[in-house]
Amino acid sequence: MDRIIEQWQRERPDLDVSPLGAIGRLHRVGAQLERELLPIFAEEGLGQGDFDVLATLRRAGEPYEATPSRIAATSMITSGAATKRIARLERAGLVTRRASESDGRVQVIGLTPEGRELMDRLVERHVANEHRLVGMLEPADREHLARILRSWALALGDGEG
Amino acid sequence: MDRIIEQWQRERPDLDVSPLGAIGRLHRVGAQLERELLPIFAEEGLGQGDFDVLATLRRAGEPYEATPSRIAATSMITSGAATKRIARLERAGLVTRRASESDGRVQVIGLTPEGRELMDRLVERHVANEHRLVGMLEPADREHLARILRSWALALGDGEG
DNA sequence: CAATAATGCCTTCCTGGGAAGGTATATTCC
DNA sequence: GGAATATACCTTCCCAGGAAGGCATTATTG
Repeated sequence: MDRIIEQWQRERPDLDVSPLGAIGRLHRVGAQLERELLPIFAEEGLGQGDFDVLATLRRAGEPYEATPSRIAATSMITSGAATKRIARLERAGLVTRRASESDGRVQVIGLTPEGRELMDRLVERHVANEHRLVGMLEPADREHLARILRSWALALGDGEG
Repeated sequence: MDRIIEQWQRERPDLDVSPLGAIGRLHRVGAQLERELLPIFAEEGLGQGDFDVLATLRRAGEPYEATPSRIAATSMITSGAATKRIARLERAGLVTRRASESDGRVQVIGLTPEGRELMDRLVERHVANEHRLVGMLEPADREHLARILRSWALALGDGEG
C-alpha cells in the first residue's frame, strides 16, 4: 500500500490520496484474514456464509432459533442470499424450518442437534484461530483498533456493528 | 458486534471471545465501505475488480502497462480472475493486450486513451468519496488505524500491504 | 370493513471469482 | 544440449450472492 500511495502521489500530485492508506489496507487485511479463517470452516464442509448462519443461531441461545430476515440483517446479506444459505444448511441436516404460529409470513429456522454439536466444536477452533491472528498485534493496538472500528461502523450506519 | 460478543459470552463463558471484536468489526466495516464505494464505479459501468485493474495500470505511470501476473498479485486475486477482468476491460475498449517481446509467455496489458481518460476522471471522484468516508473518523484515529493495519498486514504476510 | 401499503420469504436470472487443470515458453541442472 | 521443473496465462466448471420481482400475509388507513 505504501508503494501504491507513492505511485498515486507521483501520478496525481493534485490529489490528496492519504485516505487510500486506511481504506486500502482495511480491504487487504480483511482479505488476508478471510483467507486464514476459511480453512477451518472448510474442514467441516462449510463456507463463511454457512458458518455465519449457524453462529447466529447458536449464540441466540435456547432454543437456537431465528427468522430468515433476522439472519439476513445480522449477516448483512440480501434476503435471497439468506434463503439460499438456509436451504443449503437444511440439505446438510444442520438446520430445520418451521412455520411461525404467530405470523403466517414467517419461517422459523432452528439448529438441529447435529448443527449444535458441529458449532460447539467449530467455534472453539475458530476462536482459537482468531486469537492467533489478533495475537499478531500489540495488545494496546487491539483495543485501539476495535474502538476505532466501532465508531466507524456506527458512523457508517451499521446498527449491529 | 457488542451484542454478538455478549451473546457468545453468555453461551460459551469458557471461551475468550474478545478477538471477535476486532475481526468481526473489520469485516463489517469493510462491507459497509465497499457498499459506499461501488456506486461511483457503477456509474461508469465498472465493478470493483475492473477499477482495481485500471487503477493498477494508471498509477504505474507511462506507458501505463502491466502484466496479468502483476495485476493478479497486486489485487490479491487468482490468475483466472485476472484473465477475466482483463478480457472484460478489453471488450469495453479500456485496455489492450500485446505479446511481450522479451518473454513469449507474457502478455502486456496497456491502458487505451479511453481507459486513461476514464480513470483520470474516476479517481478524482473516488478519492473524494474516500475522503468523505475517512472523514468520519477523528484525524488521530485515521493515522492510528493505518499504522495498526499496516503492521497487521505485514504480520499476515501481505508484501504489498 | 374494505382498500392500500408494508412485510417476509422465495424464485429466477446473472455475474464475479475460485479451483483445478491445460498448454506454451523459460530456466535449471546435469 | 536435453530432460525436468518452473512460470505465465488461459480455459472450464462450479458456486455464492446480488438485483429484481412475485406471492402470501399482515398492518394501516379511510
